[in-house]
Amino acid sequence: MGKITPRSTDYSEWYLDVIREADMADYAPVRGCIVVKPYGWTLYENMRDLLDRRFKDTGHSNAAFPLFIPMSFLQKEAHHVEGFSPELAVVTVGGGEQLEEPLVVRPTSETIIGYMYAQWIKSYRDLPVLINQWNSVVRWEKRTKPFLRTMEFFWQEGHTAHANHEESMEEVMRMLEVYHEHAMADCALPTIKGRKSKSERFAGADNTFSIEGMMGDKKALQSATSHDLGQNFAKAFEMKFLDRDNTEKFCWTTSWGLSWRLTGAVIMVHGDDIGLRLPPKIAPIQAMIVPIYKKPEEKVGVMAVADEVLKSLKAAGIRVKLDDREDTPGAKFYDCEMRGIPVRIEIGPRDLQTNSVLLARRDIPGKPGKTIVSRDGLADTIKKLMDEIQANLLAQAEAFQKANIREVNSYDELKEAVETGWALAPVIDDPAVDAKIKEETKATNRNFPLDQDGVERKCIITGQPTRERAIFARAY
RNA sequence: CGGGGAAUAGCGAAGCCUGGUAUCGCGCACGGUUUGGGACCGUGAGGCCCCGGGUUCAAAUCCCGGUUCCCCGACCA
Repeated sequence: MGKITPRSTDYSEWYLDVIREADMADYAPVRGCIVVKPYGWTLYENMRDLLDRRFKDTGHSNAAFPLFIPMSFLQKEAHHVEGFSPELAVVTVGGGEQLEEPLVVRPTSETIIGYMYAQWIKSYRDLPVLINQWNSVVRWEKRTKPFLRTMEFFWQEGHTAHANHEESMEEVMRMLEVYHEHAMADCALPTIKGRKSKSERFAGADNTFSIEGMMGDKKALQSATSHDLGQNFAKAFEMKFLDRDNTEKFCWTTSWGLSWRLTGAVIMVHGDDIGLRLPPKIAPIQAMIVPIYKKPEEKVGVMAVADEVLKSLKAAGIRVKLDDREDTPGAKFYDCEMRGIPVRIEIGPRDLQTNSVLLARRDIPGKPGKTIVSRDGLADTIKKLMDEIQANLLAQAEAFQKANIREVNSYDELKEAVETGWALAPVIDDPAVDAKIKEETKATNRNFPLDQDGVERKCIITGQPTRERAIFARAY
């Protein structure tokens, strides 16, 4: 077990150290690709399962579309091909022969799904189509970082088709809310819902919405997006239906995605100098039992109780493990902490006498986080404690985010604010404004939060009146 | 893709300038003593020194080319 770089010394080094030491992921022998190890994958799976549940609860079904997409499909939507061309991986040879038409490895699946939907949809009765797929996509990224930006990444992409714009917009906002709820309630990550500016829109969308999170170094991370695709892809792929009034109309479509980037956010937002800190709802191991004994005869008694506790907690639905390795307790404590296990259960000879165990919570280091509790009703005690930890991690992240967003009313104030955090600034939605600020401050327009006070202010760049403010921050 | 740094055992590093038996700490295996916050002693295993070429009697070390990683920038739902 090695040491990790303190967050304050070098945040980026710290992040990479934690990923290595907590056994989350490893580098693959391919540029920009990672191998997600079992511990990291289980975390991703837990997040995925909770989000998938939310998709099902809002009426969606999963399906699977191909990895390869004919090159010509990408070219059917002008903005889409323009946006994605520079980062496509293209297959030109198959089975030893030159392909007549190159195949691209999907960077996202709007096109091939649009093609299929066009064949499936005939009538307004076929709508809405509400399909999601869990898969991986490839984008030839120039600069990569584990989980945050990798050449191949795992995500989900939802694709829906509707009879009119009201319904498709409802879907766009519904899924934005689903992402926000998932980030907050499952992952303890506070995010800000908002509309992307014109210059930050998805290639091919009329409107893009995102949730933006603040990482531990105060940089922003676009954590999920939901797109109003208007009729752009419907027109490109002839996605038409016969409406009630017996006229043929183009569908209105949406797409929305969230990737394993959010796993990176969990690491970056909650982790500390000791290692990971995982919210109980998504932690691969929620509680670890560490047995403590001196003499062999003590070991027998302690292990018997530890096994009993293990079984009863498992039966109560807690993801619990027993660390029965022949190491000293101290080493096991550090291991639990590095891996971010929310609750540690210490059982030693002392506890046997009193029918108790010692609980140590990961979110409060050292003595203050330790309590001795009765073995009676232990599962309920731990569940309650996990709820507290979950809430505490969210509260800490929310406080941090709030403390580092500054409301500004001039360009000078913005310049200063983005040096140390986020700025909330009145601006008009103009690519030239975004570009100027980005060039001069390295901060980008993250989004126009949905939650606005409606007060009229002056755009800090153009001086024009505006009732909207946008978040500017340096971003991943 | 431009600029900078790096690659030596699973991890972290020394050695490279000045070519000559690959070294240290952690980890790992075995034995013993230990065990309520990273135990100790002993024994041992583990190396295409990133890859390919060149110079040389001899290359981890010098030269050329490439790959990957990290940082900064450009780019990036």
